[in-house]
Amino acid sequence: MAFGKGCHLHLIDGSAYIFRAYHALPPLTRKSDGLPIGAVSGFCNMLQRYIDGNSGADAPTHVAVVFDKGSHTFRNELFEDYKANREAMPEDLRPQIPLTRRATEAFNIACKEIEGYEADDIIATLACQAREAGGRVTILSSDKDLMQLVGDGVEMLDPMKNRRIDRDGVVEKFGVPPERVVDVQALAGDSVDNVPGAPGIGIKTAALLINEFGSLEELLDRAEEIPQPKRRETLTTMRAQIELSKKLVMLDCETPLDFTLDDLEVRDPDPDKLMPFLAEMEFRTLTKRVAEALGVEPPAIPDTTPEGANPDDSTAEAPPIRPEAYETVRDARALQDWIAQAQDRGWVAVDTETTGLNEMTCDLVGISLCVEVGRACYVPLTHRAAATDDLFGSDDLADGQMKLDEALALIKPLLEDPAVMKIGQNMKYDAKVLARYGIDIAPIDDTMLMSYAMNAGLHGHGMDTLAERYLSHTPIPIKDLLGSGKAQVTFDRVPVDEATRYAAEDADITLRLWQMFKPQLHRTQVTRVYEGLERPLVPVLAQMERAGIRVDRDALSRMSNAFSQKMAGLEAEIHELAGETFNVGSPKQLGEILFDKMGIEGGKKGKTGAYATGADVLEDLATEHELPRKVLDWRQLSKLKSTYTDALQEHINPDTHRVHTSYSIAGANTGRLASTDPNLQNIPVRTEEGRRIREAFVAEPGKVLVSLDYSQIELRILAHMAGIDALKQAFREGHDIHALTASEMFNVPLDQMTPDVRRQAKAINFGVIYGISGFGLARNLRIPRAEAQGFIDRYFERFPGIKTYMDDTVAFAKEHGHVETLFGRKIHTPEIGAKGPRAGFAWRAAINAPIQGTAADIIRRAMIRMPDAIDGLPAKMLLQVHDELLFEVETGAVDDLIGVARDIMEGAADPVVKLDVPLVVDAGQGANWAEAH
DNA sequence: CTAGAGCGCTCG
DNA sequence: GTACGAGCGCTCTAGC
Repeated sequence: MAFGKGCHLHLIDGSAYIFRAYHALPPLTRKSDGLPIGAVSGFCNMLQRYIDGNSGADAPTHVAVVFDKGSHTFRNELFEDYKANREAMPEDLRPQIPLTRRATEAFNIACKEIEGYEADDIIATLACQAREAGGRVTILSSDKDLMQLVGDGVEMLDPMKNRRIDRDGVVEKFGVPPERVVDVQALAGDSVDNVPGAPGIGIKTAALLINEFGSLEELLDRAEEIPQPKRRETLTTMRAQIELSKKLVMLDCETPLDFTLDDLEVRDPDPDKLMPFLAEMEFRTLTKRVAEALGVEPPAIPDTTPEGANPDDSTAEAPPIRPEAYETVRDARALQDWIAQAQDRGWVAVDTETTGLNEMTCDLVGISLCVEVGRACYVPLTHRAAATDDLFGSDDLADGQMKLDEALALIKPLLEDPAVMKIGQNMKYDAKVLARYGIDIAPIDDTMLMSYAMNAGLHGHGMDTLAERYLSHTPIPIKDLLGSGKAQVTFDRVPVDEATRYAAEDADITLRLWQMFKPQLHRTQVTRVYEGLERPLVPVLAQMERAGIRVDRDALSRMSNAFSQKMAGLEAEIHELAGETFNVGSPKQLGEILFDKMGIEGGKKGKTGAYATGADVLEDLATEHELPRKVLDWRQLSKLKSTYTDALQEHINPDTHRVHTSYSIAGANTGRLASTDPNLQNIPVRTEEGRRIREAFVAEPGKVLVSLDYSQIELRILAHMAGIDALKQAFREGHDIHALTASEMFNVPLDQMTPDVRRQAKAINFGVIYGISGFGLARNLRIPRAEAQGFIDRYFERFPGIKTYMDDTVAFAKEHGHVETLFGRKIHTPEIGAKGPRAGFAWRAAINAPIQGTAADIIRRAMIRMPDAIDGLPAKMLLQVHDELLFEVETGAVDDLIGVARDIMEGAADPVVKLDVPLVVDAGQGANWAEAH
């Protein structure tokens, strides 16, 4: 049948299907020879389901599966960096690509690709042709780039969510009709495809502008009319870039095709082609199912594995997420039933709901459980009754909830059952809350940490990000339940029905992510990192955070007052010098005073048009003028007061009288921890004034604080990793490494070393760890750039292994898309192929990451072993500051603690990595942190 | 009033 | 246009 009126064309985005299948499935291999076939299996299942689901009245008359071909397209001619951010195709996916083409042919569906064109362009061209011929088109894809084609008989169908997208759907997504989608995309850009767009303008703003002006061209022509100065400037100065972006996002409806619509007519599957292919792939279940559907005898597939226990192509698609289907558990019988199911299976996803984000002060409101994808429940415990009048909520508990004690008594054995894996997202939070209710949750798995182990550096690991990315699902936003700002309520004020949908959905999503991630851990070879460096840290950190550290509130308060007085004095002097009053805390106002009013030369404006007034700038000006020095002094006091003496007091827990930080395990890309609420990893130490803050961190009476820190750990790791014999030997012999470097570089004998020469060498040593550049070193040492470059050249000459290490590391990152620590932690470097200034950033980050990351791994290992090691001692581990561990210990046990903890720390690399340099740990003790450090 | 960007400063 | 990795308080702006 020739294509024309009454015909219905289906266009399937094959490349998207493949990636979807690959990421959704465990790394299946063909039993007979180990060929990876996970993606092919998923792809075939999708095709089979597609055929099954499209036999009714609205069946297509024509269909094609369309693929990308070649990585270089006409868009790269327009813009070299188009899609430059894309990660390389995984090794085990590459061989599956041609197999998916064969699969499509085997199903007797037209399979189309054109060298140098993206699937989207072929789809666009076919859709245009079909529309002109008077037919209807359905595009099966969830790619938003294709939305520009919608309208006039062209629809999209998101096969994952089974959702149709018509004109209205496009307006909902982009805020503009399909024909204006390219305009919005041109402005908003696309970080995934590396389309630049207009900086600072997202989809929302873009849609606003386009709707106001009618079209992109009109907008650019009349950009002067935009009231917001920043936007106006962006649109005027970035015009070329925006126009280029439009060319990049606009799909090409003129792709030269070597076939016609008529060639795409739907054909029945040919058993003689299809059955042999499925059998060759060794898809047992699918072969049987297809044979049944076609009414033929399934071919025999030899079973080459004796156990036959591995799943083959059992790739049942997960049921959709349906929050209305979750159950609210209101009595013991129902709860016992869920507990029994969890025990039968041996695992359960758990999530706790509380009245706040602070695990030390919030109250438990409810618990959700999920035992099977799509089947989850919520156990409300302390929800409040609905408000009785307009103003106040009731403090009474709502009806229809189990008693807290009763529910906890039932659920505690499950959460502590060593035979049942408890699965959560950010389990440290739940573990800390539950610990306050006497429940020691174990064993655990954590989807956030799985994601972090596999994909650090690639994307975020919060649940919303993961659900979006791996399940194509947007979870119910918490704001929908709690509101925001002043009107925000706590979770116990949320009606139980709503709470059930939200809370149980979280558990359901967590379970889905876990099932997806578990096999991927092996595939990406980070199981040892996850099981050895991430997961075991959860209970250790939970314990440290719950312990907290005592802080002397009165001391902070006194300091705060003293700082206030000094600041007031300085402020008056500053205003006097300036000849007017202004806000000293405003860099903008300060810049105008210095460079406009007072007319000081050399003011440099940054990208926002404001003068730079950072400490380095003011430091330079201070030699000529009086005011900058006073501002510097004022800023130091301001910082100490606001961030430390004042904010810290707010963090003292009223019950424990201690400060409890929270460590994020998946915060820093390199494997370092990050401390928040408050950050106790940046308490001042470098200046005398600042150290007084540290004096306020004290031990309980009868106890002392003990600090142990690694000496020069990153330089030692660099010496080992880069294999620098001279440095390794110096560390083995306990020499002053900076002095030795200086001696080597400047030919100064060690006994004639001056502090200044040593200081320069020290800066170079640090620079190397950070991925040195002439510019950076010059700025740090305040010397001319050429001189700094001379130092670097000499350094590389003297230690050629360093240069080799740096080059090799960058090359590794370019080849693999990530770098690794000595313990196998992967840190992804998606920007490594970037061009322009971003390249420098990416290179330096790649050079630094293995060093910083290995140091982070080492102290993690020490921390994980520490609780058992100090078990018999009256000591607690309180804080970690990257290379330092702080303990609180009874006075009589200090020496024992130092002995034990030092052994653990110095031996923390063993036995996995044999370092060529010793790890050395320095120890100190005192009544407060300043003394101990 | 609130959210977010940018600046500046603290630490390892 | 630049040293690597973090968090947080303040000011300022845009938008509800």
